[in-house]
Amino acid sequence: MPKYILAKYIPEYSGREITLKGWVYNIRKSGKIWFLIFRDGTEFVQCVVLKNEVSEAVFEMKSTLTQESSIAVTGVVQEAPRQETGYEILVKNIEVYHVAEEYPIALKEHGIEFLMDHRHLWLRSRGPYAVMKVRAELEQASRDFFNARDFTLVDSPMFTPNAAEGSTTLFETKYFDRKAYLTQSGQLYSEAAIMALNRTYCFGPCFRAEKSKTRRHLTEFWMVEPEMAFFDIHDDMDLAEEFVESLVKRVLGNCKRELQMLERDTAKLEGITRPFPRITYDEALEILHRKGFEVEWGEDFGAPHETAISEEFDKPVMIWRWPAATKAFYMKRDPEDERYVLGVDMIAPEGHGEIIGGSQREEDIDVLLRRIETEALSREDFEWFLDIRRYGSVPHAGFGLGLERTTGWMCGTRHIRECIPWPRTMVRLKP
RNA sequence: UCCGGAGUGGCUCAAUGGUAGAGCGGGUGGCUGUUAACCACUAGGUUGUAGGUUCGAAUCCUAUCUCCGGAGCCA
Repeated sequence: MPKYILAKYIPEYSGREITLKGWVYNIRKSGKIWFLIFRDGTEFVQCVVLKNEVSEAVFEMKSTLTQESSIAVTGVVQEAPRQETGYEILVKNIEVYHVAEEYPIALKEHGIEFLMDHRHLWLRSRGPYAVMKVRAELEQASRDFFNARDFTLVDSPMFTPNAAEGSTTLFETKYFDRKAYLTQSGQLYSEAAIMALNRTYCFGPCFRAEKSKTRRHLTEFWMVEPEMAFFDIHDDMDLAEEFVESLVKRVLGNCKRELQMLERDTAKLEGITRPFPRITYDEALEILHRKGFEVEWGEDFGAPHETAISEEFDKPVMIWRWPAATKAFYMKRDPEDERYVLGVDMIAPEGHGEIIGGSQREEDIDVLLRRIETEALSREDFEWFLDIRRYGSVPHAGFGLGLERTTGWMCGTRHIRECIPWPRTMVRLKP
């Protein structure tokens, strides 16, 4: 018998005496019986304290233990069908590490500002706990997916010398006697890396200094970005679809308990199987016009448009073949019609927005040079990027998946600030 | 940056021009199967800030700060 066990394993010790180490989540007192809801970061377990089963000192802890006090509980694991886990602990002894001061977060409703100010404590609550577990599962599932398909992890730098896409606002920082910017994407570096390693992915934080105040935006977020040599836009979409399907499967398989805690309707996730609908921008525009939106050809879609399109499907929908003006300079033009680029966005169901943006990349140096010129980007900054097209250029493609948006979709979270441990937004830099 | 909304005990809210209340949390007591347990008692607020109108302002006006929701941009 180990010195102590993690709470998630108590079913394996049914009928035996074990010790748990963790924190008091809640206490419900009665006269000669009291209930201690225990948590240790692996599960929440009810512990029952009966007057005639423990010493008087332990029984009297009902009036000295406070919410979030740290303890070691020794007791017998017994079946309890009314518990979510099916088990509870009949307490024999409690040892106290620390009696917590009055805890700010009650087991009642709080406002989001208060909770985010106390994020360092809020993480202990059931909801954030479950979301963090799902997020971690998605990260691991992503790595497993690409590692199993001959991708090499090649992480990209956070400091960059220039504005990669020119359009979005970057955080500027001092870099000794120069300026540097925080990366908004690892893609350009991945394009170089695949010429060395064929298929790569990077997985790290990205930074956008845009003054976005919506439930879908953070200034610091995580993105997993695969990049593949010899892939065209269709191969790219095939992979994106297989990837997202695998993520849903992993979360459904490994995060049942977390989804239960979050009261997520898993039926909506169970239907997420290949193939996903693929429509072109023009087809999406028809849907919008049919639904009464006034969008001109060539305009990008806003959040209400995305939601309206996603409502037509019960799976993620891929919208591809976009008007060139709406997309970044590096996307490949459609050879059949120069007005379009071979880019794709994947929109998650239930209003969770765009979770993937990808494209086939422009491999022709002359076309790329023209676009750099048209968009008034600095050619000097992109010389290394152009080298990729000078030495054995090949068709290639890739995409980026936003981790927080995907986590939000899996968990049914309204706002993605709950899907990252320490959210950074326009108005929040603490804790 | 623009549009809309809100700031009242530790927290969540009520009080719409006339003596600032409730629930939760805290404290005290009660209860042997509770499920954000329950019951009783109790402490706790110069109503975001600065001006103004009024006999009288949480309430009306002006300014300002902060946050929330949405837009643009995007993952």
